[in-house]
Amino acid sequence: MPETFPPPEAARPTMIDVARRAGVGLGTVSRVVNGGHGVRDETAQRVRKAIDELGFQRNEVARALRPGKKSSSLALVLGDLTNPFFASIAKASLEVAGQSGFAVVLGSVDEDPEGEKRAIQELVSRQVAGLMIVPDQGDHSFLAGAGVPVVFVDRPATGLDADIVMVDNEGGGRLAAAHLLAQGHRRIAILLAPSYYTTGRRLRGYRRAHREVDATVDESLVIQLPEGNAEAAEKATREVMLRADPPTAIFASTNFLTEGVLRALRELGREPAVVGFDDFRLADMLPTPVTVVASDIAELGRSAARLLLDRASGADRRPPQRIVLPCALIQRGSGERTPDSAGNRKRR
Amino acid sequence: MPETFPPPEAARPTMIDVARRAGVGLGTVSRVVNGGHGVRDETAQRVRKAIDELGFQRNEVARALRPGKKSSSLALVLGDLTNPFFASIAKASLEVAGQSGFAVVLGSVDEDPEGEKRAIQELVSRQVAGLMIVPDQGDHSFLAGAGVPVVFVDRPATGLDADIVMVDNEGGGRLAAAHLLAQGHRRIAILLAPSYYTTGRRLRGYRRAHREVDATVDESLVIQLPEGNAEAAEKATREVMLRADPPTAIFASTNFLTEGVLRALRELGREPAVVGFDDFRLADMLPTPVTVVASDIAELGRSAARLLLDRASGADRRPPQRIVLPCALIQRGSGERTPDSAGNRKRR
DNA sequence: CTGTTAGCGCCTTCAG
DNA sequence: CTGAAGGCGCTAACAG
Repeated sequence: MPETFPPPEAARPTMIDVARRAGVGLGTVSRVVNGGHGVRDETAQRVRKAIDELGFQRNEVARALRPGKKSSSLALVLGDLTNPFFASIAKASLEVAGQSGFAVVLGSVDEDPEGEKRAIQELVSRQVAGLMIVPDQGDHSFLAGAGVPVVFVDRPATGLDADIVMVDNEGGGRLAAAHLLAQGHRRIAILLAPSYYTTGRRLRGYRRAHREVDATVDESLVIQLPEGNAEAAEKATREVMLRADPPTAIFASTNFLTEGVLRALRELGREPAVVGFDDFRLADMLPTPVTVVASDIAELGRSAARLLLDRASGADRRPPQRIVLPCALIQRGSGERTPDSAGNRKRR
Repeated sequence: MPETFPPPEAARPTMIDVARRAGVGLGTVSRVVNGGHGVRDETAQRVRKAIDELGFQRNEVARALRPGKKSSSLALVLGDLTNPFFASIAKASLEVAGQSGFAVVLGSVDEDPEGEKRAIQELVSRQVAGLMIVPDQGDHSFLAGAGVPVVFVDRPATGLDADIVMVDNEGGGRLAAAHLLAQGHRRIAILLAPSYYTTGRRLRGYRRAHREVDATVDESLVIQLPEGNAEAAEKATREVMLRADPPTAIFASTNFLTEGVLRALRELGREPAVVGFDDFRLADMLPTPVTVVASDIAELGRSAARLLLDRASGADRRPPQRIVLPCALIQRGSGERTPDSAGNRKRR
């Protein structure tokens, strides 16, 4: 067993080493490494041989030092990777970036509001070629002079007119509510995570659906949660279902909220109709499979990455784009319950 | 609306700009930026003022160019971020790295075996300070001379003696099987994802548990899946349950496999006991809550990041470490079914 | 076609 | 305590 670990840093060979070994100039090596145009075949051969023998790998950092020549990495700033929604975005954008030889740097974003700004600036200081940001609330105008293309994902940011890729929140909200209204529901609770942009649009869709069938919204059923997690939704659901006049249906405007709603309902032994926003794994395996309004989250990530890549390369010089992905209703059962079936079947 | 977008790259100010503006030398600015030791207070003040006014941010790329002075980013190489298991690792390591001012670069790893090597080398060429790798099968000896510390996560790699953080797979496998054996089960099927290291250890634990109670393993119940996804598990479950002598219990050695098993069982209307490896969201919300052997996945990621950070800084020079996290059984119902209750209750 | 040279932005001596 | 100078590995512009 070695006395010390790890072994002394094996100095990585540089282009100069390669040049010396191949008996050529530095520039020639550079040319070979970058496609090898304008180099005689025989020479290129020799250089490649030296590269192999030395195990040379181009130093991307030095390469990116040159101004304008941005590094070949994109940054992705998002909240909780543990949320499948964010994980899908990350995976999809990673794939697209990887295909173009770009790496993706993840900024660690805790919950604090300042954290995001700090993370973004750290990333910018790493000279990333572009930023994909799932913005938290807060102003993002500080990015205006950063000299780096930015694409917002899932929700726009204030203070900066940049590309944005998102889903049709209002349409989705309308879809969910309209579906419930069509089953005859007139008391539909909607649970909203706090102050997310998306939340407002989904609510707007919910209201529109009501208007479209001349139903009035009971404002006491529009529930603004203090937090966007399952626990908050669970608590709120318990409260609203125990009111004298409980809703006959619940629209949970977020995947985590849906989970909380289901927990509360199981505990209470109640079965109002439920529609969630965003699909989730095992939704179809629950005792009553869950009806959701879903969109192609992966496509969200892919579009964002593609757009950013085009911006970074300068291929795309159009004014800020706004890509909106459609939502679709997936009927599984929980959303098809009628008002009268929503009774109080206690389980135990 | 602007004619062209984005606006011409606002050139980011450099230290030289700051120096000029503050009327000091380059070195002084550098000193202020890096802690400001050995600079008169008044001068430092002036420099800081210039930094603010110009919105200067240190260029991390240039900083990392200096040899030895590794970049302040770690690389994380893993498979499918969509798998909550990997997502947890990513999130946790991200947090730890972030606390030390390190960013995390994700290498895009498709399924192909060569892809991982390519991704790793890309990352190395970006001069990351260290690598966290959840290795696929395949040899990793090419990393030996990379001159970068490596920590493997969840499973060791062949061809390289490096730090490894993993869970007690054998113990977990034993725990699961022992639990089922204790309920009186003697025909326990085990579903294994193909050729993962972890898989072999879990099987070993399963066998050990059998030995410990003098039970024999019916080798026809040791099922090697062609792929590690839910579909493969679903198919295999269907087949094994339709045999003349089906198992009375199933041990699914992976979270995705568990899902497939449950799908098949629901479809068949059968209810053998089921124990899964790795906990998963909503496991407690399924018709029969799912018993699992679980470990602290986030801690896996945290430990890996901490260890790597210490290696990168040179603070830790011990020989390669092997950190093993314990597994615990979480009883929820599916694993507590007895052999006789495992009948064929058809649902429809 | 190929070798040489001048920086990129920063850190680190080394003088002053 | 502060300014000036050299060099990290690479690319690009310029000679040969």
